[in-house]
Amino acid sequence: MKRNKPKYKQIIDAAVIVIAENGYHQAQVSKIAKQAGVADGTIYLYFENKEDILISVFREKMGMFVEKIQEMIAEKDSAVDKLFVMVERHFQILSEDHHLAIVTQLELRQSNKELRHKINEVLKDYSQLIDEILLDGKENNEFAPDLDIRLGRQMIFGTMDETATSWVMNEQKYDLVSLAPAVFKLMLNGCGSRSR
Amino acid sequence: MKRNKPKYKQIIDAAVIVIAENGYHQAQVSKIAKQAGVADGTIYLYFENKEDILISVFREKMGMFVEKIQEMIAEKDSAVDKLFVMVERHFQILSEDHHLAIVTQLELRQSNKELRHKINEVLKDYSQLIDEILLDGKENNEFAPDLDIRLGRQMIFGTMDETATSWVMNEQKYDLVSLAPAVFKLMLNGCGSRSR
Amino acid sequence: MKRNKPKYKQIIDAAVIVIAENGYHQAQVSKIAKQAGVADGTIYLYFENKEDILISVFREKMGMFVEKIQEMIAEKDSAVDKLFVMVERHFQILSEDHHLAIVTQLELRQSNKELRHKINEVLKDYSQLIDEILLDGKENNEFAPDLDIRLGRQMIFGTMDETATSWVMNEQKYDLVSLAPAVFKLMLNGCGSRSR
Amino acid sequence: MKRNKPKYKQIIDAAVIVIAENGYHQAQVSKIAKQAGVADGTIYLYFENKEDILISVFREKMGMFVEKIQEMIAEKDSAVDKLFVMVERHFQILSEDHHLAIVTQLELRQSNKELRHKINEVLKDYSQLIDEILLDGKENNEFAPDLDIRLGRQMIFGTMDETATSWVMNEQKYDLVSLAPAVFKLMLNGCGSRSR
DNA sequence: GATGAATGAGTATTCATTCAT
DNA sequence: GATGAATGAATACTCATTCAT
Repeated sequence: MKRNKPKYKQIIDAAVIVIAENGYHQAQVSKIAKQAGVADGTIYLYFENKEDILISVFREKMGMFVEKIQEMIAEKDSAVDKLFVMVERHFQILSEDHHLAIVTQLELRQSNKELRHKINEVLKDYSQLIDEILLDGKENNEFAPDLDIRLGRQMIFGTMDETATSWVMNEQKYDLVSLAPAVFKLMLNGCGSRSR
Repeated sequence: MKRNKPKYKQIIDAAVIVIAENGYHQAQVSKIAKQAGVADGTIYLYFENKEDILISVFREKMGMFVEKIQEMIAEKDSAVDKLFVMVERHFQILSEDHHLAIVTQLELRQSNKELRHKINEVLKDYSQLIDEILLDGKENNEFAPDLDIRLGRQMIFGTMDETATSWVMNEQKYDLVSLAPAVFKLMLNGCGSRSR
Repeated sequence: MKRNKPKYKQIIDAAVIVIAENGYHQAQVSKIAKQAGVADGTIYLYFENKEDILISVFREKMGMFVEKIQEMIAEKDSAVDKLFVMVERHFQILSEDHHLAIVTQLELRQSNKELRHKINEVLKDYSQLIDEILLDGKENNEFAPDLDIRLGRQMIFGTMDETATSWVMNEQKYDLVSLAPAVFKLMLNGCGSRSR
Repeated sequence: MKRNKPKYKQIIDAAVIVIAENGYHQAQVSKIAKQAGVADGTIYLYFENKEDILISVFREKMGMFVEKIQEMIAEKDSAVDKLFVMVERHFQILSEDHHLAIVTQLELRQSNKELRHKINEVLKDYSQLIDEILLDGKENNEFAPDLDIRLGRQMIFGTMDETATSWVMNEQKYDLVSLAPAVFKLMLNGCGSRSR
């Protein structure tokens, strides 16, 4: 299995650095190879083509993302606690790897539709995680009984994503993790109490 | 002023069609020129370069966006009503122009960081609109007194954007406008009532 | 019609020179462009791709070949005279353009099967010319009544081709045209008179 | 001597199969190694480089060619009989090995000038064989006394070669061997009796 | 103002060959 | 002898932009 060989991960990590530092469109294969300390041709022993490198970056890193968050969540009992942990971990992981934050929030979005569809496949695991929390919360009466799961997930994901992207576009000038409680509160209670 | 000449708008509209139908990376200047019924060189009498076309597409269309929404909002008194109208109009405008929806939600996101920063400039008008509603609502005690304006705006924008993008990626199969009330409710009340 | 524009012929002629002087596999598009005095991109305004250049070289030059020979033949009455003129002209045209001789006899043969099939299409005109002479000669009792047209054509073409190729591979050291009468005699009478 | 070791012949035979089935330009060393059941590197224990494989293919196979024909010819007394046997055997050997026919008539011709010169070296043995028959025939008054040996050889070889190549390009649809008598007759008597 | 022919910089990928094991 | 992972040079083609007419 190629994915377990050291050079596979070496190239993935090199790709994250090169994309973060040069931008998506200036991340030539030869630059990635140089950063990884291998020959250009070696790349193609581990990846089909350039797109395969990019989708693999996303798969590996986002996989780790979901995995880490799943572990943390498992320890919590209530859906509300799980949701908070998710937001906090999400922000924390991005905060801990500035390169990764740039790559996932800005650079990989420049990929074409085809690649974006593949990225969406990877994101489905994350979506499921959110959906499970929401379902859980509805059953426990932690969340509103008429909560639309899909819309709820889009609100949660959209809010986290927009918050993270703004933070990256502002050059990560402020502390993202410390925003977690307020963001969480918005997800739980919205802007105000008056309903329609 | 070039922006008022007929060929200017002609080229903008051609760009929207070409990008929607061919995708961002297959939207060559020559294709846009052909669609607009002008020669390649003519494009450069009205636009600095290709990026200028794209940013102009966004500016013109999003300008119209903000303008229309502003008009509708002005008629409403409460911040809550304004917010609802905003969400509904946002979804309605995208629903009414499928090409525009594809271009703004999917294709223009593939642009590079520099162009995205310029797009963000254009979006500032929209951000201000949201901020005004939120400030208004805080003063009127319609929204929570400790509401963080920036985060609130990111929640609102992120939720609308994610909802709209999902709809486009699902090939606009369902009715987006009818989701407005539920999305609005999420913004106002979140997923549930239990606070931390 | 692009084939009538001056740059079209300019590029064709440049290709012949570059291929003859550098060999088929060292005839890069950029070299042909430089030789033709145009930019690399200009090539693609007149030709689909590299293969299109090569097939066009063959089509244009071989077309001229067949045309010239047809003119000369038309003036002759007997099939035997026509055959002699054909051999002589064939050798003469190659002798007059050393570059062309190298390209058609050696370099273009290195092309892949697909291109070679297209080249064969071009050669069909030449085959027809030979077939007409042979049919003519059979009817006039100039040639053997049991002559197989296809085999006769292959003998004539194979002999001319092998003779010309040998001459090119020997660096055109001797006079090809002066071999025409002897080659012609071989075609007409073979090696000797004793039949089986 | 490496040529006598089993893997040497194993690789040669693998090369013929791979070239015939994939074409000259798709016959990578790694494919030949796989077909031969050895590692890529092993190839280089038996051959200098890829060109050496190809020239060896030609040398081995064409050597067998000349050898077989020489044996058959030795049994005949007259030059005319020898010539006929040569044509018939030539066609028969190609007919019996379709892969070899494709490789020698089509694929190996795509090699570059340098390799073709080396192939010509190999063909010299064949040329000598033909020359001996022709000289023999002139001395015995079987052939015309003014027969030019070189041209005669080119006519004979060119005719056989063109006939064989046409047969291969027509996907070996008809029986090549049965053409031998008519081809032979053309070599001996040409198209007709009228001389110049 | 309008045209469109011409420009030329920039890059993913293949595959013969090597050499440490 | 045998292996096969690693190497790295080499090249066709696109398309935003210009400028002579």
